[in-house]
Amino acid sequence: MARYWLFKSEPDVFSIQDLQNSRGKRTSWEGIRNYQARNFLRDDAQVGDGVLFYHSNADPLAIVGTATIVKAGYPDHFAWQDGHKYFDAASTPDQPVWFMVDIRLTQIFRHPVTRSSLLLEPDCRDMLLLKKGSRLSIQPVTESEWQAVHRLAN
DNA sequence: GCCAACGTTGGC
DNA sequence: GCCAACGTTGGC
Repeated sequence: MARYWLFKSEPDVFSIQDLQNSRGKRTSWEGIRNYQARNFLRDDAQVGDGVLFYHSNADPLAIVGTATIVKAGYPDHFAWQDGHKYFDAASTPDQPVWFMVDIRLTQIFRHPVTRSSLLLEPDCRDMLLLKKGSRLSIQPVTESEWQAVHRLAN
């Protein structure tokens, strides 16, 4: 049973266009350094799960497309590369603290689903994304939210 | 650029 | 275990 997720990314750092330009339209999703998000990646994300790709700190703020999990949670090896921006001495190959997944682009929406349109969509009113102060960068999404976003994108 | 909300750290 | 201080996120 596939699940659905929402991944946030600042387009100045990594945009959905960057994903499209990646080899195989595929990338690893490293650098998640929040325990709740880590748990989702480590324990719950499975190959085949759908991902809503959200541009945060952007103009416009929007879900700009979708991706698919193509590799389930595995240790974030960037955490044990000394000097790397994602280095964390607490994480080791024997006892990894942080995890990542791989995703592949599914589609770039012709009509991005803006935050303001999500705020008007009844089926999306419970989305964590829309809660004030919500900073979780990996969020579970319900099937009805997933479908509502696709309706809005068409 | 501002600042509220949040998660983490560390002194006690 | 508490909580103030701090750094970061992210909408506005």
